[in-house]
Amino acid sequence: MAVQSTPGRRRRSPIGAPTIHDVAREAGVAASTVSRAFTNPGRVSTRTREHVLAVAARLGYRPDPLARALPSGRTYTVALLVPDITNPHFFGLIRGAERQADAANYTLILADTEESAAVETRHVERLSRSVDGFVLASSRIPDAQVRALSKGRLIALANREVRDVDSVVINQAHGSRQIVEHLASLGHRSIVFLAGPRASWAGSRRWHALSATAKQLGLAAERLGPFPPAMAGGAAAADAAVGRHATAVVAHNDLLAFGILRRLAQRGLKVPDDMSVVGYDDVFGADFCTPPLTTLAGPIEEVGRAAASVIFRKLDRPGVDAEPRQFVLPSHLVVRGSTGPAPRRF
Amino acid sequence: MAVQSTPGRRRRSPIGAPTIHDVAREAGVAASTVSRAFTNPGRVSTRTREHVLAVAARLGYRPDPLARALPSGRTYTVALLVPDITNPHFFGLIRGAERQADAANYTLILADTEESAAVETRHVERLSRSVDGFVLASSRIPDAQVRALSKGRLIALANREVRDVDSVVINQAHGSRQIVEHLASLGHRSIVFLAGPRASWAGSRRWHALSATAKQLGLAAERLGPFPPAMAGGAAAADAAVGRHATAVVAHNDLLAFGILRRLAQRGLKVPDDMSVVGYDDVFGADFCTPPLTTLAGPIEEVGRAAASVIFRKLDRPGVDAEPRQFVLPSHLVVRGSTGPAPRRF
DNA sequence: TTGAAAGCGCTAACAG
DNA sequence: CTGTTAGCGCTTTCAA
Repeated sequence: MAVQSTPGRRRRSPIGAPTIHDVAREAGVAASTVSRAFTNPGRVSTRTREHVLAVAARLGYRPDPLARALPSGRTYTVALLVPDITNPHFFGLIRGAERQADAANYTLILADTEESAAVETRHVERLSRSVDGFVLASSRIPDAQVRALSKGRLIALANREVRDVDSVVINQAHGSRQIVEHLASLGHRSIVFLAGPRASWAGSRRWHALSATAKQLGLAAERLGPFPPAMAGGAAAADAAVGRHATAVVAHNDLLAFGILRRLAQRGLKVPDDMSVVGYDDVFGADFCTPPLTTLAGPIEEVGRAAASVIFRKLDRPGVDAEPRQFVLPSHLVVRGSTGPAPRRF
Repeated sequence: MAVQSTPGRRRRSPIGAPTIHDVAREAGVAASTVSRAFTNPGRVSTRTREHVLAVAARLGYRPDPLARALPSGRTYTVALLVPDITNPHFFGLIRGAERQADAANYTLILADTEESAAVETRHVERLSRSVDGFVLASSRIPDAQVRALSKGRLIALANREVRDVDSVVINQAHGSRQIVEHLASLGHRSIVFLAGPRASWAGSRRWHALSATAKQLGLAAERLGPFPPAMAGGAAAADAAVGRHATAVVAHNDLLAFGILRRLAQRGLKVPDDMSVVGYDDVFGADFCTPPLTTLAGPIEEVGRAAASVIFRKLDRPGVDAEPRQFVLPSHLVVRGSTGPAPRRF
């Protein structure tokens, strides 16, 4: 009669952890009561609940998240996908998401998509059953496909905007405008944008705002690339810029800018005397490279935190805030030593 | 009679994904046969298997990892715990573990332990039921407790050795010896070690080897600290070193070294003319800070990969390789601009 | 080789 | 307020 947990079958997990049935038997109540004591404390008498909890504590019972997830479909896990784990730009984002997850009692799964939309999609599909939602950082997946994936899935975008999908981004337009104004005020008459991946939403936003502002201020603007958004891409990018006799270059991101600085130094060109260099992201290292990098900074940890929050909020009170929201966080230009007056060349 | 998947209960996951029963009904076989077709192909006739697989593909059936995990206890997930996600030292390690997990078809969970043994332990306990094993990177948990945790759990250590527990480390002793020899050959008569967290195994190994080699070579060696192993710790560390009239300092890690370089520059001291500085890890930035940092490099991505592999191997063929193994990977000194001849001070 | 049935640990109607 | 009873989707004996 007693709901004995029949052996004859291996127990899961570290050496026979006690189950809800063990607690029930020991406490002299039904298993469902134990369950309720944990998940629905209001629906159990105070006495019983305390008794059950005490017994559970004595036995060292801990609910199995897997078993809990099976009937409900809720895993209390979210996945964070980033294009390149080793790009310091994502460190802050990862940490922000991680902290938020921790605070909300969720577990974070991290995956590297290697700058590939296909890998990213594969991960989303593979993980769909195991997580409650996704944060896609700097997703490389085309708009329509992102929208498709977000049907029937909880997806929040970081560093990317797609209609009808929740997102958190740093204001690229405003920041890019600041960059051009800064360069213009230093007397530069033209800028060269050294582009990153074609699929980068931030990249195309940057170029868009850069060229628009340049036109407005009467500067010439040219885009070269694409270049890999990593230090290794810097050599080709720098050489291309030198070939165009650029006096000021704006790199897709700081990593590329670092590579550019290195290449220019190798070629004996002085920054900023011969050429000014600007980056995006203000990553680790931007303040101690040579010369320190002028770059567009933004609250990247906040981006991670906010994007994760969107997911948790929707999960924890469904219905409320159903409308997709697009958050735009402010950016600001950090002027350091890599930009200076335009050389009098002509 | 047909094993209809009764509604009246919400289906889990994105809009009613097909289950094993749907496939079974459609294929005219039992659910168990479908299961076998996927997990035990040898125990089903080729004909049936192919038929089942075809039907499954047509229906878009994908096994639910959660449901699969419940009976078996195998989640195909491992957790990686690091003390500080934003320390670039761990980037390579994370990537290595991630890649290995991906290749072995495991999912990686990442958690930040904030340099705290308590947080680390909490994470291990909280995640125990949801993962098949753990990689603890630079664990701050005391030896005895690590051994205790590893009972009944699969744990591999990275950057840390504990008796009876699998581990992968970079050779600290050899590397530290190289550092002292390098410094001695430059004419330094004494070294100051600027220590990191007391709980850091690598840190104590470093100091141990450093001081031993110093004694051997007739150099004085002194240890100051602890300092936080981040750039922010550098100011105090640098000041302490200056107070001791050090000509050569060895920092707990590169992050601390970066902070020291910055502080020394602020104080108007020249590196390496007034003081030589050495770091550990060869992290991102070490080659482009000012001056570029002399540091002990190691195959950190390999550490992550190997530590993860230990787990996967034990999981995938239990019994084999049951004995704990300690891997020691080679390190090598990268000499850059931050070390130079000892100043003739006295 | 295949099917039926039991059950992993937990939650959630449904009675009482 | 609490116990009984079905499952969640899958795996795995046990028979046939």
